[in-house]
Amino acid sequence: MATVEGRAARGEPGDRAVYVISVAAELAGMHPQTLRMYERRGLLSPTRTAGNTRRYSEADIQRLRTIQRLTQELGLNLAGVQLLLEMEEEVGRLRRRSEGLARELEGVRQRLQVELARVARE
Amino acid sequence: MATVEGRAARGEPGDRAVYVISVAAELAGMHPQTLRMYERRGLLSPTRTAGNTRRYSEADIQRLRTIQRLTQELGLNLAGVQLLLEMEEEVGRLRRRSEGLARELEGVRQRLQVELARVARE
DNA sequence: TTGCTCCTCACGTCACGTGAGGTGGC
DNA sequence: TTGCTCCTCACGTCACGTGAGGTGGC
Repeated sequence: MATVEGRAARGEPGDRAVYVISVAAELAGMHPQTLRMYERRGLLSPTRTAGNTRRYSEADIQRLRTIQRLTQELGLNLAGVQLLLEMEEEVGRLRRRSEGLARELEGVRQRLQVELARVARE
Repeated sequence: MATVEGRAARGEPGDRAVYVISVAAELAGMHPQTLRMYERRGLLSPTRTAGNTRRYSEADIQRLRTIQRLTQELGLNLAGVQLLLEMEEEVGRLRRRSEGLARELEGVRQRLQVELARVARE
């Protein structure tokens, strides 16, 4: 998937920050002041223009929707939201790391097999 | 470890419910009403005597201390505490299950090795 | 100029903890 | 009887969301 949404959902580069706060708030179904408060609490970090105006990316919008889900459906307060988001990011990091290690291990295993076959022939 | 505390920490049977609410509250450093509220919210379930009086076990006291840590140090609300406790229990279940499967797999592997060695000799 | 942005301050609402008050059984 | 338990109701405090008010740059 090469859409903007696809890249945004995975937090990939190419997800440019394009929305001003009023548009971002509307997309997320929130009050602009709420977005400013979440930033002050460290829940998300939109970029700023040279003129100090916030710019929100698709990934930021996704994150806002996640926060909304966690507070409204699960009843978490912002401390709980922050903790859960950190845990999700940690799980993602560990998953990527273990996938990388698994690929590496497979490569080593295959090279070893080739070597063993060669030794057996001699 | 065969102490009451050891069994309690692992939630093992043999961890009898012995404390009335006033003693449990004192041990946990909480108000008795707080313990009643936590039970109403489903955060812990002390047993009841035939006369409908609550009895708290060492595991209950440990759980109360955990709740205190999560609310005071992390700033979680009770929804967050509940979620985190459920996640911890789920992780524990998965860990025990995967350990059991690993032992089973090792047994199968060893039997297979014995069989292969026998076939090779024939 | 208009409509946005920035910020701070303040208020309403709700969750949470704790106390009062009245009850009943060891 | 005394000191506990049970329960419900109510209050104080704090977190969170939202609005007002004044400012400044496209």
